[in-house]
Amino acid sequence: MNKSTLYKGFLEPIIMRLLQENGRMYGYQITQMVKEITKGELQITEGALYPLLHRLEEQGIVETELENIGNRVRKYYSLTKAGKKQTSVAMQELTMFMQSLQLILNPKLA
Amino acid sequence: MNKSTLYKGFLEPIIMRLLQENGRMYGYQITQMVKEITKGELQITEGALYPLLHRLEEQGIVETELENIGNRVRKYYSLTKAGKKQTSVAMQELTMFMQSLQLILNPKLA
DNA sequence: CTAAATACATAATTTACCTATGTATTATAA
DNA sequence: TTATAATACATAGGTAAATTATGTATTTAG
Repeated sequence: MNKSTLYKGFLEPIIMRLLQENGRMYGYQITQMVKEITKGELQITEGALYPLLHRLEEQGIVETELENIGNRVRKYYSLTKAGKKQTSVAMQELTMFMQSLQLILNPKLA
Repeated sequence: MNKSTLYKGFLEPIIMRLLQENGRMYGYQITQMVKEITKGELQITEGALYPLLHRLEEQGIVETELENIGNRVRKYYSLTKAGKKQTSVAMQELTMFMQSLQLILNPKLA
């Protein structure tokens, strides 16, 4: 396992969390922010990111706005109302999972 | 995501960690211990467990001993010397990943 | 003026699971 | 006592979520 490889299943909650914190973001910005926050430890590949964002839009979890930046079109994503609820749930589930994992990895503590 | 569903990629390090802690274990015992430790939060399916154990054996990470329990044959798994080294590395990587994830999920703290 | 960074996107493949199914033994409850 | 649940192994088929590779186009920096 490469150190910059994401364990699977986390990309979705990570994106939802970032949108929850930052209001609205575009795809490339998400990849850069993750890289920055984790000091390069985690990298999001575009091949994973864009299809996921499209799927979240289809599911009504995020909505998009197009913005013109010079000659370029930038696509901003933000959580819908339903998306915000689902993000809360996803964060709780993730926290539970992390706690369960800690119980196994560090039986001494916890 | 079902609450008892494992995020992908964790089954292998979980098994390695349990073997590291408990010396030797058999498959069914692993499923029960995970369920017990996490109070039912995490469940390991046999369809995931057994093929993985076989793969780890092929890769020389674990070795097996058969033991007769009544009329039944039980298969015990334990880490090889190489497996112990790889477990240490895997635990470090996992810890790094968890820390990186915390930076994203809880930007306030950390 | 060319290479790197920005910004989007998709197709093909791989990986790591889950579900379902199967066999067989042992223990428990109706 | 007998059926059901628990113990204990195993594999085949299907799916979801990534990776890798590739593509297009604009903008910035050396």
